[in-house]
Amino acid sequence: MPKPVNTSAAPREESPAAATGPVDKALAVLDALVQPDAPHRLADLAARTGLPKPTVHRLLHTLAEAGYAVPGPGGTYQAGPRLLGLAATALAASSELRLARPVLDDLRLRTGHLAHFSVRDGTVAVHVTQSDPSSTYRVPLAAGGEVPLYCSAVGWAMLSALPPATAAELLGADPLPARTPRTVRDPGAVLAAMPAVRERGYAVDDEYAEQDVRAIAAPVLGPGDRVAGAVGIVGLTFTLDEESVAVLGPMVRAAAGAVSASLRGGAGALGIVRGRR
Amino acid sequence: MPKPVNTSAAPREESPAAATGPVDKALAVLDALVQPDAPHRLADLAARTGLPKPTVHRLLHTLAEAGYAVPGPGGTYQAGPRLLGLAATALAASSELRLARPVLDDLRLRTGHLAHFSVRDGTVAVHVTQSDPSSTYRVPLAAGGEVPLYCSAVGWAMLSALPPATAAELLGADPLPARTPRTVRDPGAVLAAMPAVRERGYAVDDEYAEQDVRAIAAPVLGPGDRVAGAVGIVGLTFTLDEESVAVLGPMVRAAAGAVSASLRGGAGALGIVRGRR
DNA sequence: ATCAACGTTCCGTCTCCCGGAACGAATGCA
DNA sequence: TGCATTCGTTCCGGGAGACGGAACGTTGAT
Repeated sequence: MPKPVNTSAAPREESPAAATGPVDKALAVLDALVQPDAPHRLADLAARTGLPKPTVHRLLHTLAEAGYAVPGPGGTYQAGPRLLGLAATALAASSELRLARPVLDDLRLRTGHLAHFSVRDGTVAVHVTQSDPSSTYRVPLAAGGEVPLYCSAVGWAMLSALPPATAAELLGADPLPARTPRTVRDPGAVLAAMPAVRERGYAVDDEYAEQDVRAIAAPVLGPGDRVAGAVGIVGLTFTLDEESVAVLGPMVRAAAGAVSASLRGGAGALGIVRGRR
Repeated sequence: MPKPVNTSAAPREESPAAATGPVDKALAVLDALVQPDAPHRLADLAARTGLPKPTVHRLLHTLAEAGYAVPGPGGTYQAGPRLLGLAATALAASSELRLARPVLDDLRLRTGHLAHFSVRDGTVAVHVTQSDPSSTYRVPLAAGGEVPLYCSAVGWAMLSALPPATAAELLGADPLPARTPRTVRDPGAVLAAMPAVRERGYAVDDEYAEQDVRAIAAPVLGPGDRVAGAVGIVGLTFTLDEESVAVLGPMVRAAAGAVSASLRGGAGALGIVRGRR
């Protein structure tokens, strides 16, 4: 039996920074609403967000009135049509994603591995879109999932493209939690590996985050060398083996370079556009 | 003095129901943030949402602190990583979408036309996901886009599956705006067409919404005959011509039926699940 | 029959949301 | 180069409405 490792991310405990204003609380509820185990019950949403039950109830009412939540039978709630529309618009409108999509498909076809694009959110990488291979082996990576920067290929790729001071700040000074025996736990060691990553142009995650999973990633740079995200491929170690890394690495680097070039050339996100509108 | 009409061409007055609470306003800002013309300037967001400038500024600050917005150079803003993550999670978690995706791909391959899935949001249909053909002809349908129910195939499909009283309420009593010379403007006429749609199992939009565009759609029903959305194909009239409708219609109907069946059988969205997490 | 847990409503307190006015900076025009 | 807009941003006093503990009716399990 192939173990269905679907650990998209940690159970995602409620935000360490407690939501203070009504907007933050509403965002927390929205975040809980889109979790995969719909439909959601009020008590579960309250527990997940860490908010009092009446507060969640009132927020859900507001969200439902606006079409962002939909009440189901038995007092349950799930994502509403406006939320789905918002999501679809957001993913369709992002220039990074629009440009990355065809590149990911091409990369997936040429490598045979799952290709994905991730962006940085604080100290974690969020997987925003991906191109799934029709493989029989399930790779533990889901859209919307999160992985810490310090133990992922996309994380290392983005860290390598950031100013060293910023990277050091994101890594912190304390030893990092071990996810597998191979996890690099010393922030200094991660930083020390960055020059090599920069020189090669791609980063390799050798079972840092999960057993039997290897990944390769390269940074995507927008206008002004802003780090827009990272392109990567993920595979099980016996499929994505050590010898193939030397072949696949440059392909990933080239894919990320293609997205970067489109980002700069095509639609400059920088405020240099002079023309009207 | 030459009147400097440099404001956006379409005045496009905003929310019919003015945003009252802070949550509604924040949602309006989010909605404006994901529009395709990023990066957005504060004044544009204020104009689009109809909110005062300082209010938008404060909300953007809150959203930025939470990672849902990102300030760019020159005081611009765009969708932040949390928002992209939320969007990716929402689309990946929705059972309708997860089930519809492969069906849409299959439908697209077999018909050669753009296949899409839409849900109802009040009196409009929102296109949530789609499977694009590699056609040279651009069909005017974008993810996140909206079309009124009364003049679209997906709209008619969903109306046909709703209780007639509900459908009548959604259509209203007044004559509907004409989008093309062929638009059916009489709510009564639309209602009168529903029985035929129900019998055939699919609806046809014959240039009701846009010149030279034809569409076919069928309703998707969830547990308890709840209208979950509609599956449809869209094409230019000279590609998706009248003769092919009789052939393509049943294919669309079958595709929608497949999604409906999966929705009921696979993951019951009904609150019958008893098991503890 | 008993009990626990859930969704929902109520309401007094007081937080913090609100947006007009004002200011410095950047840009377009003459 | 100088002027006129328009932008993003900050300030602040008034008051709208968010807040959540307590309570209630109901449901499902024991």
